[in-house]
Amino acid sequence: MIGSTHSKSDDILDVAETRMRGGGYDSVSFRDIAAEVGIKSASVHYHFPQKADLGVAVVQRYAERFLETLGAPDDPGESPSERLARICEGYRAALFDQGLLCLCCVLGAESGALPKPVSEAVGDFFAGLLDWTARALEGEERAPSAAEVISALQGAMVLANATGRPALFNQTAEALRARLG
Amino acid sequence: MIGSTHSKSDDILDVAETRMRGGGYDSVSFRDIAAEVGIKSASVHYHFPQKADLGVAVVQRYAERFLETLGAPDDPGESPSERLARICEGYRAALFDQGLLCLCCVLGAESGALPKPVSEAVGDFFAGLLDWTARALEGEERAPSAAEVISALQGAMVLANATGRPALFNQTAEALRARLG
DNA sequence: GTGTACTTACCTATCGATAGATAGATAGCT
DNA sequence: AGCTATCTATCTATCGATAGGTAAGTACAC
Repeated sequence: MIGSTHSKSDDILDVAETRMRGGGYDSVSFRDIAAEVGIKSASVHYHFPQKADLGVAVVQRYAERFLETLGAPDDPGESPSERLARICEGYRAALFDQGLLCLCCVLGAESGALPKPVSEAVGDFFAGLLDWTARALEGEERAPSAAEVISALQGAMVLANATGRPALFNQTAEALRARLG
Repeated sequence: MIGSTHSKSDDILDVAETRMRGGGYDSVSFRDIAAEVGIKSASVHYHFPQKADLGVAVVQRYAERFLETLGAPDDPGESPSERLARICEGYRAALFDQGLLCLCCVLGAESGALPKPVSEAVGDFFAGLLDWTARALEGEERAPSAAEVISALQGAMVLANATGRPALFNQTAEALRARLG
């Protein structure tokens, strides 16, 4: 299948990402991934020799896709408020529709136990996201800082997840948007 | 040693809490705890038969101590601003002095992979903390909601931890305090 | 066009390490 | 004697990882 968008390698990353977002790095095993994909664990090692390789690949793909869906932070056809709305909506949809947190929020919380290459990739994600957010809100007077925005959203996901009350995410997200006017 | 504040059981909880806050539930093992305390893993099982028992005990002790240090949310001798400052300072001190996140933030992020009694204890912690915060800010006009406050602080810890920039926590904490005037 | 060399993508089988957990013995205290 | 706290020793299950093999596809010389 030339040009196929569907490879076993992608399947592995899909399953690994979903599982990591649901329970963290250690809750993912080669065997479980293999069983769900329909191959053997040795075949997962073929694509990703070490678990850290898999972890880095999952984080990097997540980061790329995420920033891609956010679009350009300086698109003149869009207001800071609209850009903030889009980042909120991205997180909200995942949380409500699939019950999944931000991958890097989950991994960031257990950062101390991760292989260094993985935790570095997580750090890079946040650096990129902070940068995007700062640009997206540039020029706004009463706007919260990028760190405030990202902190609020990440924390709201944890809170909603831990209490089983997804509405708590909305509460924080809408307060954020209200502050931008 | 009657009345001693120092028992092996406490030692076990101390070590388990520190490790869980550094790397999550799965990063803690009976063997590692035992080695650090100076006993055998079977002895840890004597005090906490199952790992979930240990997890619940760690979370409950953490929750009790935490709410204790926060004090009464309706102490008339204190302003909402002062109460907010104290909750910020509690988290800041742990993060800066020991590099440790809030236990329930770490566990809340991987909530989906925890034994149910443990994730329920984590949920109870946040319910109690939300309640304390709502009471602490009661009557304030321009004050952020309890969910906003807790979200911001939890998220700021994750962000600071993942990026290795503890200053990012302060940035969010001080913005929070500024909003209370 | 076909033999040879190489690559890709899996497989079976197994390794050593470590996880949580348990049974039964021991030592000291009341 | 009985209780508490710890030990030694061991179990089963699972982990990440590796070795070695197989079948199918690709590339190229002749």
